[in-house]
Amino acid sequence: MENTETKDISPAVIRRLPRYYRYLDALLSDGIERISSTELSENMHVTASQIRQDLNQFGGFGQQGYGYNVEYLHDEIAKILGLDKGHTLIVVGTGRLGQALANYSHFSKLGFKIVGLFDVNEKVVGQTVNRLTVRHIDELPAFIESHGVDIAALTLPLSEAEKMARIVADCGIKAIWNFAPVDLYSIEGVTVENVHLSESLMQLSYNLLNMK
Amino acid sequence: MENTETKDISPAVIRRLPRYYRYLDALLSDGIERISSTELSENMHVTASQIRQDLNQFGGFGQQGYGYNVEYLHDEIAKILGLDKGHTLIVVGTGRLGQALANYSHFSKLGFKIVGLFDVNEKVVGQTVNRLTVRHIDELPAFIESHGVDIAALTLPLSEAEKMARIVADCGIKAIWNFAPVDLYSIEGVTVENVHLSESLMQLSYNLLNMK
DNA sequence: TAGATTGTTAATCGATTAACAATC
DNA sequence: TAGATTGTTAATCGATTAACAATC
Repeated sequence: MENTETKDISPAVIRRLPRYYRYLDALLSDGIERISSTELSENMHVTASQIRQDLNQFGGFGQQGYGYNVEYLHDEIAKILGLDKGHTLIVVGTGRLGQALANYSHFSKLGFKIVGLFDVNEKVVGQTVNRLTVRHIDELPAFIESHGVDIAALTLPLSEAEKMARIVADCGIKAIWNFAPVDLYSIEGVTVENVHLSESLMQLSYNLLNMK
Repeated sequence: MENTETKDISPAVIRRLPRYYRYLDALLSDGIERISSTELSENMHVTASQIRQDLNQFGGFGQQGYGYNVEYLHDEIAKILGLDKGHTLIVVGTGRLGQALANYSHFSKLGFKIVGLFDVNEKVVGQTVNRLTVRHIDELPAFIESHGVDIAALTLPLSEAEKMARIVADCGIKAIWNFAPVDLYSIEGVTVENVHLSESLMQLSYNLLNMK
């Protein structure tokens, strides 16, 4: 019923939206009211043409002769990305990476709220991280039902990720943020976003080897 | 003087190499000796044509009528990515994310060795994480010189990342793995790879909102 | 009104896929 | 040899850039 304007947007454009949002957020913090595509392009190291082309996929956010109002554009992109929904998040796997996420204040500024931490390890269950008590994974179904959780971050070893993905999916989670080095296909009705740290590091290794 | 064959490779191909490597690594662990582009394409959810096209940018790794030898292809991609170099790594910022990296055993399997941890916080300096003692940032120049460090992972708050990037660059680091939500341009002669966790989360939020 | 800058079309460029000849 | 599957060219598709008319 909403986002009717958001159809047939190319994946390449969508991938760039979060980055636009980050730059606009910084401009807003600096108290900058308006910006032209040319100025923004110099900041972001992309072409002004691409910026105008990208933003126009979602409607005319700018004004000829003026440019873009930073706050307006910022808020519109937030809506497109769904940041205004105030998504709730649980972290499954409370190792150091899970704890890092639980402590990362940046996410709440983007409208994400971490509401629960889970683990299978009895030693970890009951501990407190950033004012949240780590719960046992068995409590997950009841918790998700009572709290209406949107997203599950899986910070688990490779060997457990696939199984746990299926469990949270069965509990009704619709989005998985996966940190294990595996691609989680074949989970019906769930959208998965992967953070493959080792692939990023390999990329860096390649670039290091092939520097000018 | 080396990698003379690796010229004019498209960025799109290079971005996919680490993923090929991950799948081949899994096949190798499963004791699979040979694989065809068609089988691999079914595993990876890409087209067989793309796999053949991609791999051929680096030379003919396969054999008609047979397919690809998993171990050979695995090792060749490792070389292309520079994983055979045994890169050394330091972690700057020993918060929970930095500690998570220091404990992540996966990296050593890919030929990366974490040789040092650094922090500015006197409370953290002197602590031990995964058998490494956290050093003060002032020791960085001497450490890099004596150990010949290749990569610096920056797990720092936004406010400190830019300054620290410049410091490690001045110490002779040639590659930065950046975890702060900022793009580090303008550091001459250094290659930067960003892990923008919040952009990944925003992407997930978009996908959640626009699911079929 | 004149100047600036967007919105948008058209042109270019790059990346993916299809097809098949080469060859193991 | 026959069958399988690569390597590689050509065709298609998608994404980026250039250009400029529309308009604030």
